[in-house]
Amino acid sequence: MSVDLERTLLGGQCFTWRKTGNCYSSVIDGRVVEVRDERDIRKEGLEDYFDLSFPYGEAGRFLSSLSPVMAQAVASSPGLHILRQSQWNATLEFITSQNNNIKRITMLLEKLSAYAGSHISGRWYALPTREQLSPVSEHELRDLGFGYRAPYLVALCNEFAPIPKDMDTGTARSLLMARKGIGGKVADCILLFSCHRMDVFPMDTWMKKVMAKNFPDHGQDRFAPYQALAQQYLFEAARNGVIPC
DNA sequence: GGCCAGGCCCCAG
DNA sequence: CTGGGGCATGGC
Repeated sequence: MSVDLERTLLGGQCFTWRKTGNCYSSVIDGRVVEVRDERDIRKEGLEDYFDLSFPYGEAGRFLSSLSPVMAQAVASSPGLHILRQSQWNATLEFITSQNNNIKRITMLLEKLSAYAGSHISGRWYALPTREQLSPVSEHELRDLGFGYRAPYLVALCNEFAPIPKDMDTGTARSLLMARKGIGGKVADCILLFSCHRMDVFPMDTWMKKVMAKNFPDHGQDRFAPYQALAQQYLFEAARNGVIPC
């Protein structure tokens, strides 16, 4: 099964991709990349970023066997992958995401990139690095439209420390949540989209409704060891009206 | 014009 | 530990 670029890149995992015709573009590691299909992924050297080696087929079959609703969700997004972003970028993105919608998250990060990030080419700017964001004040961030998230980003510049690869998920989650503006949901998104932790279950407003409606008697543990993947399939299916919520 | 958005902080019980 | 109000802003 080939990668579903639309759902993987524009479904709320990452907020820096843009679509022009059938071409998806973003800035990754300081350069503009353009992707139309899996051949482009390989040509750009993005096999790891797009997580091409993970056994999505096998995991999907396992999840589908657990319940009809889950089977429906999996079947509706067969090419959905989990991106492997940098921890810094994911943290920046998901602090911005709180109580916010995908369109506005995208717009805010674009403004921040143009304001403090490196200019790459044309209209393309990279998200600011920690060093580039550090001198930006809370006031400037509020002017850009970040609202009450502004002080969280200021604090992040002082507190950021990458999660070690071998740290267990529970410890890592607590570490993340010790930072200002990072609660359980944002921590889970960071752990999933930059550390590829399959044992998290980001619970946003959509997922609360999905679980109450479809799995009132079950917790996320039912989906182990692929809780995070289950969550992604359900999230996509709910937003696309494939399953009730 | 009110509700909602990939929520979190803080405080009261 | 749990519940609920407040918080910035713009899309719909």
